Amino acid sequence: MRETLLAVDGNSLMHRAFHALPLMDTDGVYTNAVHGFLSMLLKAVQDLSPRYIAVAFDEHGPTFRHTAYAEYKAGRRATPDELRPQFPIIREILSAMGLGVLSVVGYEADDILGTLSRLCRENDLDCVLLTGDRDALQLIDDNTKVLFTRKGITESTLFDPAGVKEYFGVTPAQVTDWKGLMGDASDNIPGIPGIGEKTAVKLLSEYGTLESVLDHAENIKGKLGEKIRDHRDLAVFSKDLATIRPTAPITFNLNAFDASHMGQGIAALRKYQLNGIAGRLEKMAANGTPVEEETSETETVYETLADENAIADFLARCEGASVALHVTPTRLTIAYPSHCGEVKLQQDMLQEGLLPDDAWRALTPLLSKELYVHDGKRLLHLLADLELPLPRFSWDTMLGAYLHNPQEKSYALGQFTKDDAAGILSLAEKQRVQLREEGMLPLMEQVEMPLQYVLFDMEQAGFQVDAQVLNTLGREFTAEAEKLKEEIYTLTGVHGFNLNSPQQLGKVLFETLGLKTGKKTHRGYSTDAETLENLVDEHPCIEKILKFRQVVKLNSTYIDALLRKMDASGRVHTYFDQTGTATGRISSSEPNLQNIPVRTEMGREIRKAFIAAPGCVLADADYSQIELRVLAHFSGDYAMVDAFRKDQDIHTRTAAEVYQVPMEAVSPAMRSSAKAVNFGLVYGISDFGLARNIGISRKEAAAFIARYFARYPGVKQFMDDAVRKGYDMGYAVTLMGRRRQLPELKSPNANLRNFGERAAMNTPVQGTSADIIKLAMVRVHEALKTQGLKARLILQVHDELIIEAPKEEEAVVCEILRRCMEEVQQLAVPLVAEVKSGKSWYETK
DNA sequence: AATCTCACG
DNA sequence: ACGTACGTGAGATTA
Repeated sequence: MRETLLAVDGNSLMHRAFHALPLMDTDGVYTNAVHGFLSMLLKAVQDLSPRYIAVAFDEHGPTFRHTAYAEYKAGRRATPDELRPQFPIIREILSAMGLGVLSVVGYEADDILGTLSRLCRENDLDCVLLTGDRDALQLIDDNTKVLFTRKGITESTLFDPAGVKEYFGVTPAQVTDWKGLMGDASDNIPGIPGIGEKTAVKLLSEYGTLESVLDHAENIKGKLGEKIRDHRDLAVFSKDLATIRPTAPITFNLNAFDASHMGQGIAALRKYQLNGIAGRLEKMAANGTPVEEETSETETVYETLADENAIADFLARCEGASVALHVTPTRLTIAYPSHCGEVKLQQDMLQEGLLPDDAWRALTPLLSKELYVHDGKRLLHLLADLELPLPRFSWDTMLGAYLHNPQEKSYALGQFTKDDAAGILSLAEKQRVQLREEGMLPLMEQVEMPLQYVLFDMEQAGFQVDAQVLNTLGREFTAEAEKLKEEIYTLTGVHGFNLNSPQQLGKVLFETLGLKTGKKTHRGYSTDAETLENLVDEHPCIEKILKFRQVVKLNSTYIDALLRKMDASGRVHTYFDQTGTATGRISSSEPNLQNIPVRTEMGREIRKAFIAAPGCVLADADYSQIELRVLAHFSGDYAMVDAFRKDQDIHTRTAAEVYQVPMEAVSPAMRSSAKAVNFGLVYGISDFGLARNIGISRKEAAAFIARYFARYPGVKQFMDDAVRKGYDMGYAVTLMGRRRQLPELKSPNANLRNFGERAAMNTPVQGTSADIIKLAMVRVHEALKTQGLKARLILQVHDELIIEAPKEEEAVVCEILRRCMEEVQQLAVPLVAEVKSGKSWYETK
């Protein structure tokens, strides 16, 4: 039996599916056409069992515009905004399925279908074309059939030569003549005005070809003959438009079209939440249709380790192998390849299982091995609490998963594999291959893995807090809040309403007092600081409300919360989340020590409570303008690099450039505007954002940005490149290879896409800065250890590191900080760390 | 659980 | 025509 190649017109099917199905939205990414396309494809696969599948797409490249013919066709049916972003998605999925995806600049999908049809004939293969485009009917012959999709996406008909004649009344060879006469609105083919399907068929059954019809035009009577004679050229042109050129330069590599591994696309389908399709594919694979399951893992032998001897025996067998360890409150599993041992932990006297102490005693030899774990830092805390030796980890699957995609909702083990040590083992192997391919192995092994021990030590150490200072401040703030509250009640004339409720406050301000409702509302009136600041001159209560807000915030978020989080020795232990951000930064929580007030004097007071332990000082180092330095490095922009090499004040230099004055002539206002632009750059600049930030019109902001880019063309180039790379690759990359996917760029929603573009600009900058300080932390930690110092890192705030050091180590620690931070990464511009020391965090600022 | 507001880099 | 500056976490209110 001959094998079949199924050739699919990707554009035709995508349009069909798009119009047949309601818009389906998964996280703002439309997938209705993708869904419908795949649904049709799977049905065809089930019906035809093709050995090979190739999908063709239009490719409108620059050369395409050079011919009038191509230009004409290119101008037809604009692709809807909601459909266009679905093309990269379907291509991704088809590629994951191992199917052939073909497109050639200057050729339409149906040209490629024609070419495939010809090549099949030449290679003794049967060919079936899956499409909803009637043009393809001309390709039908003894060797080629067309599976034509009908209304909607559920029905299709398989046409052979006889079927076409029967159904449409013309032979495949007459299809182009037919279209030349009647045209095709959906394909923007004009045809002869006034000639429809029926007339065209009748003419062809009489004369055979278009040319013959035209030759005999004089014999055709009446209005019809007149129309034909008037529109000869249009008819010839239309026929030409409808003629498929089976000459696309494609490589006929059947291996690349092999349909027997479609099951490998299941993960890609799940990624876009096409679970129904994924399920159908799985079922087909199970039923032996020409799809293969994903490569199945080798069977794991499970054994229960009921006592210490069983554990010892299992450990003996682990010798020399990779070993994974996973611990939950009730279950402890260890695994080496193909074997998984399970220790049931006894939680209370009534339960079965080993006492945790006994289990851990038996497991201690394991802790000197290199282990595969998931969330190693958590395990370190657990072991530290039990006063057990702390192991080194050779792989942490949580960190691996984070690097692979830093935007997962959860990094629980179960999100990626089965919840045990055997799962960790197989996941780790998969990740090592993945990250190697993605170029992130060095980042994993030299930054993230070592960093988890640093963060663990920092969490253990904690930050000394002076409760006295907090209590005193708390009383001051409380009194201040009370006073302000009464004043506000008096000034507004409304008593007893809840000032903390934006709703109630909004009512008082905008209804009772009738203040102009500022702007934005989603559920009532906005009463945020920005809105209120615009109303300061309108009513004396506004100032008081802002102050009240500030004081209450300081009290509840900082004073009260910090006092609650202090341990017996007066220290607070934050949790550093190494998998918390999309850009590679770490985040801090419970309590968050990365947002302790500093910008206002009253808030800054709180830092007086963050102190060094007795006999110690704090050494605090800040990177100076690290993000702009990274931007200078990436862009190589002359003026920006020059500024940093000369160690100039970057905002003053920017102002001098943009206003074209000497640096000495830069006024504070000019510097301030320049500073806003520099901030904006890092965020992925927009005129709107800049305008809002410095209170100018959007037009003025746009002009300002334009002037900036004129002076900093390298920066402009970098921004454009960053966006283009985002679209091309689908992700943004940092200096050390860290990636962030940018699915927003595939969205039909312009707002989302713009957001994606800003993220494409910001992520390399913010992420590289994160890479750099993370590596610096590893170096500092290492240096403190190798030099036998008692000093220890206790906090990181994105561009700032804080060490608590014995007084006598102060000088050497400051020097270590500065050197490690400045020398950690060679850039086109120097990295500068400013170090200060003092008894409290307040003093180091 | 979602929204609003605001603290930080 | 549309509405956005990037990245976080937390407390209070509201639904």
